[in-house]
Amino acid sequence: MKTKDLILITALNLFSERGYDGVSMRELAAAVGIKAASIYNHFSSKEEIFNSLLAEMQNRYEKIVHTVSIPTGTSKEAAIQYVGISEERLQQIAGELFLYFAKDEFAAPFRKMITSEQYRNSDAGDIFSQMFINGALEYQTELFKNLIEQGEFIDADPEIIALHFYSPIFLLLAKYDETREQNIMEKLYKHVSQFSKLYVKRCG
Amino acid sequence: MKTKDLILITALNLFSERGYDGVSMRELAAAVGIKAASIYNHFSSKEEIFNSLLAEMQNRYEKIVHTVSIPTGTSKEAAIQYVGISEERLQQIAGELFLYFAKDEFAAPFRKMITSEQYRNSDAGDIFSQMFINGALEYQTELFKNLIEQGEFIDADPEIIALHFYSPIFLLLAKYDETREQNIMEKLYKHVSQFSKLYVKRCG
DNA sequence: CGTTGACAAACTAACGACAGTTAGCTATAA
DNA sequence: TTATAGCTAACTGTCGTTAGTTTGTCAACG
Repeated sequence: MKTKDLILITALNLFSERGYDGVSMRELAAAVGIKAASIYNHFSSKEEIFNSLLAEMQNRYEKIVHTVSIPTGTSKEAAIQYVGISEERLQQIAGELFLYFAKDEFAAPFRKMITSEQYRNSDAGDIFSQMFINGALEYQTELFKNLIEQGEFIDADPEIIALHFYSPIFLLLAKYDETREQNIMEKLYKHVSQFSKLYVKRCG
Repeated sequence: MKTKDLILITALNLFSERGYDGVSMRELAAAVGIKAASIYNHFSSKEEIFNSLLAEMQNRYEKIVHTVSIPTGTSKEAAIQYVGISEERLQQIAGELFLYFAKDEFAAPFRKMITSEQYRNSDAGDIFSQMFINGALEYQTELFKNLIEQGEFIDADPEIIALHFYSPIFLLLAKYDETREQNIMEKLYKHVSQFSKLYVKRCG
């Protein structure tokens, strides 16, 4: 792996555990296997490493959004693919979203890092909000709005449905960081199953 | 206000905005209106200030738990007071919990601080989990279990009901940090209202 | 084929700034 | 008078960063 990428991934993992201010350039360099001064052959400052991590995550996130069912900003036509929504499809959406941010080698530590830095750095705060709060909710609100119009879902406030679908995923991610427990996927599954029971219209 | 308490509340607010490592003793002292060395007349180290904040929050939290309906660890007899649960009662529980951690002068910045420090400091991680994840869920699981047994709630997995009741509150707190929007209480209200429609048994 | 030049990326050494903390002095008030 | 709680000054260590140097790689050239 190129040194520059190695610096980035190492910094991400260190920042996610100890915070941006809790990691010195010397520690980062040692973890990479070089001296601190050598980092400056690849990045102009510590802050630039952090900013590169934000940019890298946004790149990866957009790519993921375009290939799977991870939520992004508003997107009307994306909802069309959910005609004839099934509990299995909802399970898939929730499962992919959860696993990506729980176990992906970049996304998982990034989520920890951005959670820790959200109040300190305003760029981090914006990304945290866009990626884990407002962006996710807005996308899913649009999705459920369409599903209601199509008669797939019971008639209720789509914003609240999105909140009821997404917020357990959000909380289970925080829970996963701490316990690493195995049966957390089972909890996720049960959540979606119950959500489906409550909101998806019985057909026939 | 005593200097010692002033140091604590000032440190809490600074830590919540910039993180523990992002605040120097000189900055803290300046915000209090004294010199850095004078802080050591009240605390033996920077770390001790942080630990005092953890202890202070735990004290306040226990007091709150004993007087209002904020969740704590398991508590069977507490559920008895919810016989004949109404939507208004659920609104009250959710509202009190939310407002305490969103606006209380100590609890609100503490929640930010502990969110930022949860991965860096294992004590902080434990308290975050106990106060905002597992503790809250365990208490409410017990509560809803009783409500099901008493026939107030539809028959469903009480862990999932607790997740469905609490996780939107958890997410809305994170959202509130960023937007400070006024209509967030309305969203909380709508969530509980919809939750109530879905889970509380229709009587008669 | 072997030498050279150029560039990337590592290194050592060091800079000034600032970190947490301590020692010792001073002033207020019980 | 004695304790409390402020102060100045300074210590040691680490911070992010820079300057200047060495090493390795590889293409171009005699």
